[in-house]
Amino acid sequence: MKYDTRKDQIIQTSAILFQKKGFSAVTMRDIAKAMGIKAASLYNHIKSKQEILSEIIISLAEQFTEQMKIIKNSNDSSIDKLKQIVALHVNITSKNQFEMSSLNSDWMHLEAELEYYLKLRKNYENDFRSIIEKGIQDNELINGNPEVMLFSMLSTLRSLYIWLPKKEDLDIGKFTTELSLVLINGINK
Amino acid sequence: MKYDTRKDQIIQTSAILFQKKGFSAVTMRDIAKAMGIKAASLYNHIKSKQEILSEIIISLAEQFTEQMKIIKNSNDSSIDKLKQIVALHVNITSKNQFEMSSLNSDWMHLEAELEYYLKLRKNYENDFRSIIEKGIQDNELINGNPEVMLFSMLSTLRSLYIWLPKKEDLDIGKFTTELSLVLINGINK
DNA sequence: GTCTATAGCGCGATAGAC
DNA sequence: GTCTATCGCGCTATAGAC
Repeated sequence: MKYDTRKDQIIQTSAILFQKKGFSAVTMRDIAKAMGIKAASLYNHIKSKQEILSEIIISLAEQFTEQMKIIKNSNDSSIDKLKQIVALHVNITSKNQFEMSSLNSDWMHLEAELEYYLKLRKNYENDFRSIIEKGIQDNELINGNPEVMLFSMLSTLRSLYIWLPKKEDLDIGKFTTELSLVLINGINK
Repeated sequence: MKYDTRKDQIIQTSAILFQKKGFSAVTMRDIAKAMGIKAASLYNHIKSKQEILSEIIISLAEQFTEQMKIIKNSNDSSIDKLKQIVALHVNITSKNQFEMSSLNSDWMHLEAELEYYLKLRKNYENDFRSIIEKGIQDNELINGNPEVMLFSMLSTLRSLYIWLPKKEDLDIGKFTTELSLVLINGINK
């Protein structure tokens, strides 16, 4: 069996469909059809369409939060911490390609967990910003606008799910190094 | 009057709602309510919900295509061309904040114009890639992976619509310069 | 050009047989 | 655990009065 549980299969199948059309445009009948069963049968394993979305998003958001905490509390240089953040995004994205689309594009359709998600995201961005600001203070980074630096890095990292799947047989380690180089040192000779 | 035509008002009102919840989750009743009329009245000005989406997306995609053509055909250095692409994105995004969300997130809901949109996007990316490759050849850019460079820059530029609105009283010119600096020269001291 | 009314359909979810 | 049948509702879009 490819999946641990039927619920697991529902979530992973849904994630694939959500990436293609977005949460709102995917129906329970679509999900069921992709699994070869009827829509009513889904409700023996999940209690609502909302629950599927929550499971996808909250699980990922918590993984990012947890790993960021470790990076933040290490004694590495700011540059090294930024490289670890790049690696974190590449790793989670390569293992959760479809789910990352919901995290980025469907979070506004959360209901009960919306506030919790927004809190996790805010904390993540604040930690990221602190690392950049410390890097500027310590003269590791240029004395530029930290908001622009944060925006630029985070936008690229959040878009990874769109690009990673296009590179078949990708060497994850090599890609991480190349991306860190471009994001940190730029492209100018 | 704030809008040239009623149709114009429908399109701009829709764009605001589409950014908040996505095309599929916005109903004709939502759009009408935001304008203070009934849903049925919308159909005197547009022929379908689809038409609203097409008007938003195709118009923007054609603006990018047209401007890229001018940049591509100029005699400037590759670095200067890249700076002009950054300025192009900042300019169009600052003038079409809400519409940019549909261009980035709702294009898959296009029907008749989907192929045309995909063609325009493909051409745009190819032109962008060519400028980067020429920059590497001419020794203006580092001898890195052009796909990674393209991915990094384009991801950031495509996400501008999320970040620009957060900066009230933004000096567009200054922001463009700062962003070009970060994207081209990196953040490393 | 906007309205009321409604056609026709698809949605999420439930009931209950097997 | 899956099925058939169906409820109640909201959707896009149209008809036709004013």
